[in-house]
Amino acid sequence: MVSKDWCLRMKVISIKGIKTACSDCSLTALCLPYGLEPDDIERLDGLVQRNRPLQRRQLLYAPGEQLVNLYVIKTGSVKVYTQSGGEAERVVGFHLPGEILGLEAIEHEQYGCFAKALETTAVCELPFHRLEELSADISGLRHQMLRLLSHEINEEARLVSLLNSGSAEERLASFLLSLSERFKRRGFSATDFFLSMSRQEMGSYLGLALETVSRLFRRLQDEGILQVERKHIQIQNLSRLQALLQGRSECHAQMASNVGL
Amino acid sequence: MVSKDWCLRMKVISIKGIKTACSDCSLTALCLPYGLEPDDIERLDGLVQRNRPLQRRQLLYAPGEQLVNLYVIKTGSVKVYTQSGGEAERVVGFHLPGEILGLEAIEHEQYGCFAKALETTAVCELPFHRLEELSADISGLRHQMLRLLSHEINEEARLVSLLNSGSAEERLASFLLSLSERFKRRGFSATDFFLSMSRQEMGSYLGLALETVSRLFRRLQDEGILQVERKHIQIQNLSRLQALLQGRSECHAQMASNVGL
DNA sequence: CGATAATTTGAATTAACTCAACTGTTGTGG
DNA sequence: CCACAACAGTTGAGTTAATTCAAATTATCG
Repeated sequence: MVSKDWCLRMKVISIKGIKTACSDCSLTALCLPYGLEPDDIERLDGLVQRNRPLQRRQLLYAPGEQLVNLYVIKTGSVKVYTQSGGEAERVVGFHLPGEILGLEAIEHEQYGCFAKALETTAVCELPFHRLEELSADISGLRHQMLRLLSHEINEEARLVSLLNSGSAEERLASFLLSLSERFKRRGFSATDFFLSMSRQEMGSYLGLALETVSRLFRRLQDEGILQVERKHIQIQNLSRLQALLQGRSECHAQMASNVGL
Repeated sequence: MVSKDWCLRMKVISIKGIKTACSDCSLTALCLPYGLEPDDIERLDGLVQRNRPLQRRQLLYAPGEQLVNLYVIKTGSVKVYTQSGGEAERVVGFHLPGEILGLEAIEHEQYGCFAKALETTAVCELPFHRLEELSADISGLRHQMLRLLSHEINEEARLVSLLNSGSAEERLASFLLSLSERFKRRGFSATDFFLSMSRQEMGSYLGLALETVSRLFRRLQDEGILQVERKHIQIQNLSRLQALLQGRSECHAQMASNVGL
């Protein structure tokens, strides 16, 4: 089946990528080393740990644990979520290769969410305190760290704006376009990709019932905008998908105009 | 009327507070100087600009403007919002004394939202680039900047979680409790305060129609939880208000247990 | 292969919205 | 300083988008 091909592809990439130094990593331009001098990248590289990949459903961290590392995803994907007292989990974000995890833990020096691998996932571990020490010497690193945190703030502000005034359709369209953009920047297809999360998880992230997500996929397919086969998504009409967002698009345009991050 | 008393009170505070140095400022523990050595606070103080207060409805910054300053509110309050192409504005946040504004601008070196004074408001201006320079020397300042950005991320994550799975009632309760907490930490009453924003603005922030906000105030008053008179709110039964949040409370508990920020 | 989990689809329900009318408040200019 | 216009808030009635509950279908995993 199609999803087997996909898993296979992922595995190949991750094996290839695990031990790559920052200087050789294809994600450098999206990641912490962005804008640093080669010498400084070398120093940064010196503190990066690269362990064996996480298996699907393995936790990267959990709430209450002491902040030790920030993590950058090399391959695979991770969901970040909260869960309190037997309640259903609430997904706060999905992270793709090149994206950094754990920034929310800086405030209280402990993680505030669960981070769980959605598939086999390789990460770089960045010991936070050593990173802070290193940033004393490297102004570019200081700046990039602030930029990354600021980026996270902007991403969440965009989500807030979407959640508090977007219809279900707008929310799903925005989500798919966000994924599309992010895949594209990482050199994958912007119009043909696999979702690593369930309908349930998408719904939780977008504030929708899983049934609503399912119905929306069906509707967008019937309208000829998407081709959906389970987790395999093909965007057949990108501009019509973008049109569903209407006045919200300026935000995307602004982001797209910036290469960094 | 009551609201005139309020305006008067605000004015007195702001006149008193405008020229206070960081070292003498009652907000120090909530603000950027938190955790810094007296000498370092002095150096930080040296780059802070304190101009005449903003009048109600005056803009602090607008989208597209070059990032120059971060701002800390001394007195008054500010709403941060986006607005695209004739559409209704979308409120992204409200800021009270001691809170920092403009962090979202770091990513692209330009502001991404409007920031507008909801009442007469005094702010400290922190030239961002000089702040970055200063942070090269002061490790505590570097750390505190990261903490502040991380705090913002956590606040927004909390809002996201609220918006995508909370009822209208939970949203309003959470909003009022958040205000209550913040007022309390600043030495104001936790149970008797004035809202500086309209029902419309609250609704926009919480993803609710203004009529819904109005009806909820009425309902919470009828239930004996609140006393509402226009913008004057008195919380008559704090624990019942908290109970409306149910499983969401652990988040508040965690925050309350931390003194800093 | 059988069991468990994920997804799809339908039908009924509902929380919140929109539209509309009315009231109270605030600010402004004559 | 008052009158009036513009604005902010309240309340009611009808509508609707998305939910919940239920059932059938299709994957996935041991």
